[in-house]
Amino acid sequence: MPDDTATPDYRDTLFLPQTDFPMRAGLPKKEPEILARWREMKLYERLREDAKGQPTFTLHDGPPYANGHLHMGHALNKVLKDIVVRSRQMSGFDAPYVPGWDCHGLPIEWQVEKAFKERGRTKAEVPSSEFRTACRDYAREWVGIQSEEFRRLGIEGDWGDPYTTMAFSSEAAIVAEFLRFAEKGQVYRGSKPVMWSPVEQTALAEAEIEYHEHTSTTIWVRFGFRDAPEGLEDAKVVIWTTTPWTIPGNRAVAYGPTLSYGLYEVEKVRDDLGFEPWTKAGDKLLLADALAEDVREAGFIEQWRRVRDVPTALLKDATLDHPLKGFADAYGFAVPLLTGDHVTDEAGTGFVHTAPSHGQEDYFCWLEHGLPLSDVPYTVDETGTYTDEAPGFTGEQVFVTSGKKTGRDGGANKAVIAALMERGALFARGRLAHSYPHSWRSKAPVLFRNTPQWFIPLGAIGEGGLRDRALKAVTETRFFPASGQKRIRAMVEGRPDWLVSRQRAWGVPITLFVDQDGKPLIDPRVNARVLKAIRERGADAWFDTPKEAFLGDAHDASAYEKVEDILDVWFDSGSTHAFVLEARKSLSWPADLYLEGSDQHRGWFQSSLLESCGTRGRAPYNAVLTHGFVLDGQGRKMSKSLGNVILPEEITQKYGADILRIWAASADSAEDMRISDEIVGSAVDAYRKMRNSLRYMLAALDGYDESEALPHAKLPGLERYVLHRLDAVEAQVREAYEGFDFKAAWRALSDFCAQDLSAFYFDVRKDSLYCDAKDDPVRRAARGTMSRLFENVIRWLAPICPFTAEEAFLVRHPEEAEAGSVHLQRFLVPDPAWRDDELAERWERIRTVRRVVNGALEVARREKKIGASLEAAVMVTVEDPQTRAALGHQDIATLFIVSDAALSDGPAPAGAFRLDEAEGVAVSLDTAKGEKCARCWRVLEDVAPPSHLCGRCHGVVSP
RNA sequence: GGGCCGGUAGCUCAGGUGGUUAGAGCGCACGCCUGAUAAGCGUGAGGUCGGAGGUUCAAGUCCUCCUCGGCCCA
Repeated sequence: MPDDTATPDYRDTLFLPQTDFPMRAGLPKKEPEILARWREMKLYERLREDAKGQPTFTLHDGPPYANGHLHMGHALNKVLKDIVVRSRQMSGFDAPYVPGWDCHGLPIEWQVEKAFKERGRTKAEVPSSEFRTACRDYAREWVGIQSEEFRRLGIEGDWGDPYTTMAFSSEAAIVAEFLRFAEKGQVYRGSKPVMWSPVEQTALAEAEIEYHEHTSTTIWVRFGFRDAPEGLEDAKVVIWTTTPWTIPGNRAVAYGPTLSYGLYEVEKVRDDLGFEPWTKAGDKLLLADALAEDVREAGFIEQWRRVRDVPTALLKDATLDHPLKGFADAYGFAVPLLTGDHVTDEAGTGFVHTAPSHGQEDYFCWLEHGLPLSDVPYTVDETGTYTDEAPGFTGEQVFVTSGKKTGRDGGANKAVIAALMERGALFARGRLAHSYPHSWRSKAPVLFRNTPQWFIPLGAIGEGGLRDRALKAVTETRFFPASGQKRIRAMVEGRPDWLVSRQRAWGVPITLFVDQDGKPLIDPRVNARVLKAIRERGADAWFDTPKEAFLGDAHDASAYEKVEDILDVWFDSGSTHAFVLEARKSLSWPADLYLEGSDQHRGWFQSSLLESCGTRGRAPYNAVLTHGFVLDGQGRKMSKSLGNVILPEEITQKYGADILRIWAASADSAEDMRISDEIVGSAVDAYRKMRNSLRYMLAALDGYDESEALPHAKLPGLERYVLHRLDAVEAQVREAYEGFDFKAAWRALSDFCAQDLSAFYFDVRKDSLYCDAKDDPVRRAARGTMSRLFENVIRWLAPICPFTAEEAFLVRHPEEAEAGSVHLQRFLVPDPAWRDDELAERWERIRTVRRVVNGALEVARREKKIGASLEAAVMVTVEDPQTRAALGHQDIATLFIVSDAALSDGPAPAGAFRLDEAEGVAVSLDTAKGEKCARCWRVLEDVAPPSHLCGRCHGVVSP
């Protein structure tokens, strides 16, 4: 039934926003499509071409280890790198990115060994070349997997040609680097007790050690005097040790020069035990007084008496007999008593059994007393089995190294204890559960073992050596955050010589020939042959080639031994600058930036620093940026046992890589970063807000052509203000990207979109965009401004959200669909005319007044006077003439999104709404007079039937 | 135990050289709109600035100690 009074529907006469850019992103599905397109269009190559001739910015990728799936730490690191690279590229640099992998080393070797074992072959049964090939295959497989996982995160780089430390060219380059040290005489063979894992048969770095509870057999041993001080001829020195197997290696006993010692005579031992204690009445024992009571209990002594003080001065120059003296017709040497500051009276007996082959402190104590290194025996071999330098025990093992009992005590302790009993030297025995070093891979206990090892000397401070050069290089490097400099300096100052040898199979060989004195042969011709072979056949060439072939005619092969050790993997990665930065034309040396987690102060930053300072005299980087670790929502470390692990894959699958990247960009990456469902949720919310802002701009720009835009001078104040804001935010974003402060960039960007645009500009200009005539100057001004806004915002967003930025860019620019990309764009330089501080100051006043109006509207709503703000008419009283003038030139009803607004200089009507923050501003409110325009919904007095249109809308609908 | 770093609203962060009632965004609550709609707008509630001392007229901001957490080492 027709009805004259019915309001016509004018929806079709409006210019409603329209876009193909969906509100819901569907990133998990969309991102792989975008990735496929980038791959197909060879985006990385295009980026290189596009930036040809630009100044370069080289971020050198620290190689992750080619083993296992990515965790959040990997993701964070690579995302940050990607944001750096993309933002530098868009700032006008040629910023290549060559990803790399660290491929050698124990963890891979261990995995491969395990795989062989599962197929029933022990490592000893596998030829070493076959074993190394298996390691190579294993690493290659993980490089492939990790590569795909990184790419899924949107990391742009030269994925078709990454670097690996195991490429033949890399292995050759690493050898060449090492030989540079050797040729300068900067490599020496030392002998040192190192942490040694008998199970893996290798020396371990501190990083490869973890501490677990271990129950050790402890013994107290009596040493008789050989050269006794006056009056102590029949006394026994008692030591305590948790490692009985080190007794054959005993060469000294240390005492604390400042401790108080006494001589104790046993009067009565316990007879209620069912066995006889080893000590007997009449025994005279020398002990630290503070520990005497503990020793008495351990020896089951019921009663004794303290005979006398024993001043430590008395012990000087005294010698003891070895407790195994005469066993296997050996151990006849003198055992000196030595002073040692490491001796305390907190545990033990106050006398420390000193086996320089088996402990750092023992070793240094020995050397500090000027005793010869040649007297330090090699009592156990690489499997922890006694050699013939432990007479009477040869063949006994310290720990079981294979089978189910791996890590348990072998026969060594038992045999030594039996021998001590036989010699009458055992005083007591016990068991002790304590924290003991274990191998991080095999979880088996390790031991200290004296071994020949290769070192790069650091030199003392002030000596002009490698340490000094490295310290100087540190001062010449910029650190982000600045505290990194202090941190690495302290480490370089305090670190020992660089131990570069490993007794393993999977790595770059130490390509040295040593003569009988352990001196390496330095002959450039030999080295050239070695390098050629490795370049052609990889590291295998060193092991497979008979030494004669390398040594040539100039040297007698029988006089040299080929070193079979390999290099510490830190030397590999410390050399990447040489075989990546120097070797690739697209990259520059030194790097502009190294960017890694803060643990790399002791890792890659330092190995690269030492390597480069040793060979090139300076750091391989100009700047170092570090980030923190990824923790759970409560700031705890992620671990399987806590069940708080979040994987990058979970986030990309559920939400998308752009969400993960917002997380990485929006938190303070200089510090540790938390992640949890809630935190990821915030990133999702932030993303939605950003996406909707983009969507609104795209929708508002439906069918837009640049010819619509008005020149800046003709723009309304609002547009000029928004462009001023755009200029200000541009400065913030640019500065933030320059200083690697991504959270500041993200914040500036997202605050701008949320506050200036969505909540203010878009809201205000909605009316004009929808309702004004298509070519109305205000509408044209708004669309032109929208275009500026979009083009800037989309570029700022691109480094952080490469997928979404690309998606939106292509919706806006269908002409680029074939071969274009937002990532081939540069950041735009704002028109200098945009900046207008005076105008901005006026608009800040206007926005303050707008807040008061909003407050008044809210009051009216609560009173049910109005619903929509267009139902209101406001009277704004402003005392301050400047503010009033600012408002006077504007269409304030539009700005406040009300139907009518009047301005007055006061006084304000009673009951007008005020805000503390806006002094002298009062707003009183009434319902707007007139009828609601059926088209623009403003309530105006010129609206009338039958059209129910206001004058403006009437003009638009029927011109 | 040592070196370095950090602890500001539920979350993520701002808070040059110490100076009025500590800010933002998001989330939350409530309301409006229904022509950005699994969107948009508005209003509001949330903080003893890890804790305790101290310096100062005045401290989130400087000093000391403690505590919790992280990285690296011992």
